[in-house]
Amino acid sequence: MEQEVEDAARSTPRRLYVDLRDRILDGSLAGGQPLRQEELAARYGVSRSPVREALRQLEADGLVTYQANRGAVVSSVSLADALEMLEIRIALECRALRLAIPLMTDQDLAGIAAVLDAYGAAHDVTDWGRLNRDFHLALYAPADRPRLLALIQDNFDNAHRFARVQVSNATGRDRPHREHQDLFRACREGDIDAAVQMLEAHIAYSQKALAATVRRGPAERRGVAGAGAGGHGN
Amino acid sequence: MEQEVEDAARSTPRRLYVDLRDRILDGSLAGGQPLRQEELAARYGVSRSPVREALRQLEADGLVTYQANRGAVVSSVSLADALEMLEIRIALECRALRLAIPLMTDQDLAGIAAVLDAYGAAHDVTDWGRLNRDFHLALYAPADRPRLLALIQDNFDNAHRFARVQVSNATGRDRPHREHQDLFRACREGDIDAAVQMLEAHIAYSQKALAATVRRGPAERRGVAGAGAGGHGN
DNA sequence: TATTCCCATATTGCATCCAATCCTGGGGCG
DNA sequence: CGCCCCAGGATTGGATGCAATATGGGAATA
Repeated sequence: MEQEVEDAARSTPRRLYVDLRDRILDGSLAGGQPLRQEELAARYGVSRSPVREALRQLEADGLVTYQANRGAVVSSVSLADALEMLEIRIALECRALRLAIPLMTDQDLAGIAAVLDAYGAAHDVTDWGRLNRDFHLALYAPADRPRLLALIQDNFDNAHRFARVQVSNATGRDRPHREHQDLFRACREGDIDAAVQMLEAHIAYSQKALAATVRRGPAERRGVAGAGAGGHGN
Repeated sequence: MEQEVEDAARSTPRRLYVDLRDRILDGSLAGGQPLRQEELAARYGVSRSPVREALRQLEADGLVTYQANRGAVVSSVSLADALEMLEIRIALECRALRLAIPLMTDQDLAGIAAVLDAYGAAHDVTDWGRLNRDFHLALYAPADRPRLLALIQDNFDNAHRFARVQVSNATGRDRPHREHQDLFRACREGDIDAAVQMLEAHIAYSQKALAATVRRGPAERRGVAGAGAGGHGN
């Protein structure tokens, strides 16, 4: 999970795992879609054995659901799941930010500011998504807690499987940009409590926006993460 | 992860996965120990294919580390890892508690009280560990956030791979018991902020106790989780 | 005696193969 | 006309076999 570039070249199951995971997270593979072993094996030019190992890893990540004798299906993300993952974002990221702020160097702050500027200059909605991710991860990186950061990253990507497009459309770019700038200022001034407060409100707002968006027009969401009508995913 | 009883019977890889995971978490399989595919296959009376799938799942959980062409070894947990997992406990469990308290019914409170009483009556150190786990999980269960609770459970078990014996020995039973009782009272009275504060202090104390114990006598810890001297685990 | 090279062995990685289970469609029966 | 059943294909689950890589120990050499 940490060193994808090297790992991708390492073993076949790893390569398949990384590729499939990315395709699930970016929505290329929608929730509910069955993953046929033979088909994947053919696509990657390997046999079914490494495919099965990759699928098991995806299952452990909760990105794929196994049904007995019926193979693997891309797991669906319900609205409740997405809201809960944002809840988890609050838990993990607020703590990480609290740990990070006292350790931020000038270099760290400059890096964060650069991401912020790029965000302000970006026009494409996919750039917003990427830069939003970069901004948040850059905030927490100074904490130097590899496990916590890995958890944050996994949960962030998973949360945004469902929420990316909707939230971006619902809230636009300006409000998060303002909030990011405020957050950055609080970090720079070392005001931990204020920064954590802002971050919580920032994520909580996207929870509300997501709930509101889905309630208004839930049709779209099925396309993104498959949104299981009944059971909530994995 | 949720329904182990049914899952254990379901598929062979699942059965192996659950069993191996339990053996790693309870320390039967120490960190650094290589897991030979052939040997595991023989032990469980199956071929290497399902063994490999189970190992891949354990790898995704971070309980096992793969080395290219050298197979899987039980991942080691350094002191820094253990402290970080306690940090993650603070993040996840404080949030879960905050969500749970407003939703606690009289029945929930009665259940928590029962665990607390059992803790007070227990004499064995392994009972303390189990009841400590039960107490904490019972606190968060009313939040009714399945993903959050699953994360908490996984992280809790992983954290205690390293810390269980040491912390129990270092802090004894009385102090955590008192803290649990205080925490319970705050929950019953609906004092969210106080309860969360206490929980954070409770876990932070075990961080300090763990660090102190290891610094005093680090010899023992190698036996529990294998404690990699150099690189920190997965 | 220390060191390096090399080969035998152990082990993994992956492909292939067979058995078991699931799904689909068509014919038989009520 | 509708329902049930079952046969054939599709798909998964697991075992086996073979090639590739790592490991360990002994012989040859400096």
